[in-house]
Amino acid sequence: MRRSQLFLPTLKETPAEAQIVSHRLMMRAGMVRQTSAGIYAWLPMGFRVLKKIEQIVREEQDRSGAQEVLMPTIQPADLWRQSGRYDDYGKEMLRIKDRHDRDMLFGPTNEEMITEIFKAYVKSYRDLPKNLYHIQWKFRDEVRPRFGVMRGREFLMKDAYSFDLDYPSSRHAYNKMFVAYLKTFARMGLKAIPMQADTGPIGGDLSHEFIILADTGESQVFCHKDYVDFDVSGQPIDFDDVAGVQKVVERWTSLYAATDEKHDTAAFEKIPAEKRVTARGIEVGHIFHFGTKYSEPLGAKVTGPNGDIVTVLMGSYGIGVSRLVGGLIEASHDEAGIIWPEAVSPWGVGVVNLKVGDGECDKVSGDLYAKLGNAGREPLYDDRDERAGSKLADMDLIGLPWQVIVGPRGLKSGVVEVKNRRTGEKQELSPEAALNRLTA
RNA sequence: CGGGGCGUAGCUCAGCCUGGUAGAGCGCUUGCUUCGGGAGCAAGAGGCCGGAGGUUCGAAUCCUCUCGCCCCGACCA
Repeated sequence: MRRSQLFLPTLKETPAEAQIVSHRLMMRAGMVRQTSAGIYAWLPMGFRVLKKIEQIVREEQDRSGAQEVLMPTIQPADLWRQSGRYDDYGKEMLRIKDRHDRDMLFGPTNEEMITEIFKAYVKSYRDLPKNLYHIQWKFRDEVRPRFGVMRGREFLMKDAYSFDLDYPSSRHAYNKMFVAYLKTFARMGLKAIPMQADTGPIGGDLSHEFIILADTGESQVFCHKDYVDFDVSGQPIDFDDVAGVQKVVERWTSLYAATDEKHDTAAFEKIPAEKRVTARGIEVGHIFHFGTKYSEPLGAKVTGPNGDIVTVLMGSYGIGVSRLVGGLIEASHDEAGIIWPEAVSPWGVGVVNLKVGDGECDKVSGDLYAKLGNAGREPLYDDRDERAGSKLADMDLIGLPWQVIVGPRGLKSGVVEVKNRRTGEKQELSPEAALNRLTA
């Protein structure tokens, strides 16, 4: 993409309403535009990041055996009357009426709907287990939206729903999601720690929140320091290996980790003082096992192996996709701007032509841009006729992991500069060597 | 939903107390100079001062009502 063509309205000054760093940087980098309190339009750069995150989530869900569907944003109220949540959910649920005066709502979640779909088709234990997910916009009419996209009213969420015949199988479904989440967040370059959590209005007997540590996190969290060094990224996992998956879960639940609501001071103090971590955290995922809470009232039953009728056991598993955009920035930025982890960066490499109009600069920049593109590096080429300083500052602000800086001074001695955004480290290389460095 | 604050140019804000025909910086347009970390000079464009009532000869400014947004708290993916 050529910067001169791109709709990327960056700002030198920070809009007044943005308080926390991720919100400020998202506004300055021209990623989103607020249209009402807690509701945002996604501009090209923001949208690209959102899609990258969404795709990682999708791939890891698929890998764990879940299947993607797409349910509507608007739901009929009757469905929610059956589960009893139409009245329970309160004012957070946006209620609307259609032209026939029928009660509808903008879905805050989809347990009722997925259960209704499931029960319409699945009648036999032979069709179990199943895990269905979708990635869809939700609406919760928060009293006080804040922190930009991290706590909006409209938000993009991945929610998965598992259906099983008995507890061991249902527990395995929960464990699979647990492990898939660890891998999902690790791929994005995030350290997400599973913590015991409150089940809230969703209900259930087993639940973990996946929390990333960041100074501006919404809630106080407490955990054992060793979690910070745990790693899942390396080895592949066989999701059909029940014991193996269980082992990973056990490892990640062996030490103390809890959010404020579930915090047990006595247990925490048993940890050696130097291993206690008290920090702020951002919830980016939440998994629940809730048994028959929805399958019972909505009548999701199958015929078991002995001919008996069994109410299926369910779990639900959420990831805040749009929230992650803010969360990633909270976890990775500096004074100059955003620092995207490679996997979610809107473009892979920024090519900065410091002197547009100079024959040699134009030629080398254009050539690097074309070759990086052919190599699948998704380059962003700043070919605007702007001052060098403003282009460099802009490139730092939008945070692409790599920059190639092409200027007349370097070209005199046949070199361009390759800069790592995170470390700030710069290397002077010939254009060919730079290309190799960035496509290796 | 309680408490507080703010709505003036695309953005950051001044002007309001003490009413008198709308300001600055950044950004934008044009020209010249500059050109490796958010340039300089010059000339421009751009605002029913959130909206509605009221007071007044006259309202961005005073009064009333409304709408929107932000912050703290309670609540939440």
